Amino acid sequence: MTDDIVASVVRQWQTVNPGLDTGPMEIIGRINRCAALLQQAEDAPLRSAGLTRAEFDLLGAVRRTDRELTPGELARETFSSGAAVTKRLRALQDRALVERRGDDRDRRVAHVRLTDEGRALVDRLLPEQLAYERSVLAGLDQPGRDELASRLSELLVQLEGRLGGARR
Amino acid sequence: MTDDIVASVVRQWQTVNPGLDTGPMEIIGRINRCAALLQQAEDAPLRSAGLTRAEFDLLGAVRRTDRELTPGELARETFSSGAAVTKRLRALQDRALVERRGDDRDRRVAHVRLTDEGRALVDRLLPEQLAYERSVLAGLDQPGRDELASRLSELLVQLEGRLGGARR
DNA sequence: AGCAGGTATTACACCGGTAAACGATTTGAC
DNA sequence: GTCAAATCGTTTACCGGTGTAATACCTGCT
Repeated sequence: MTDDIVASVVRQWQTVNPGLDTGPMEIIGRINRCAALLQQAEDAPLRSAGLTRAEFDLLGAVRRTDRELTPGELARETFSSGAAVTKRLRALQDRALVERRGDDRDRRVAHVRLTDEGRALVDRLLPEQLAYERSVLAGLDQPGRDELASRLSELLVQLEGRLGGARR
Repeated sequence: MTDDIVASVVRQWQTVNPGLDTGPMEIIGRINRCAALLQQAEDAPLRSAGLTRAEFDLLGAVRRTDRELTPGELARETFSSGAAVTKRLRALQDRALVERRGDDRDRRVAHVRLTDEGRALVDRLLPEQLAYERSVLAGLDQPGRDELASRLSELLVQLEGRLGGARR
């Protein structure tokens, strides 16, 4: 069992400040570090298609709900600000991947849907992306992956309850 | 067992595209989501001290290594670009939390150390931060936390080997 | 001296968030 | 019924933070 960066950081803290309860770092530090490493590399298949992770998330949200979404819904779905969604929509629209359509009843709201190219792009990219992710996770055996997924789900439920409630 | 956001996203994908192997999402999606939620809220104690997470990481790196570090070392230690470190150092120096000292031998390199206030600030903030993080993790029992930490460590080792090697 | 390699900083551009602005709709008082 | 005010969804304006790439500077070797 070799140790990771977080383990050595924790060891440094213990040396310098022996009383410290560094327990939380072992989880939160690792989650942050994993997320950082993943985001740096994970997007390789996306980048080759000229897409940001955030843009892909947006396209994916429209694709998987299989209906038109409003910018507001997209903002909630992708956990980003309305302004960010607006900008991404403009960029994606300029590339003819999404279309805007004004609501007939309420002219404040817009409806966003994928163009055929947008849909085709997502359907081509997502399997590539998942295959890449699968290769990244290949170092863990199946029981380990299940265990990890289930623990993360537990944690995520906690976080959503505690923090997601305070959101918005 | 209630399910989290990732579970419902996976379900949506399965509805729309039944053949898809969504396994990787169960881990990577959750890690990203946890990291996002944590970073939004986790920094509460820091923000009250007027510090960014990145700035705190930088101060922490100097504190825990217990010696002067060069900007380059700090960039590697905090996994950010040299330019970002330069700017953060300027900001922290303006607030008298760190000091720069030029090397006598090699006048390219600088050495960064904490001022007394900087050191005091870290030593005051870190326990607060850890206490806050502990409260966030309180929903998991101790065996669950250990299990999670250990699985994350496994994954992190894999990622560092696979991706960290490609870094620089 | 000149050149190759290394360190830190600066210049520039992108991306995201907050807050203000804008247009549209609903509510409520008269 | 109508007007004014509050509310809502979206967009725009602005700002801060980060990365890449160009720059300045230094060292050590030939």
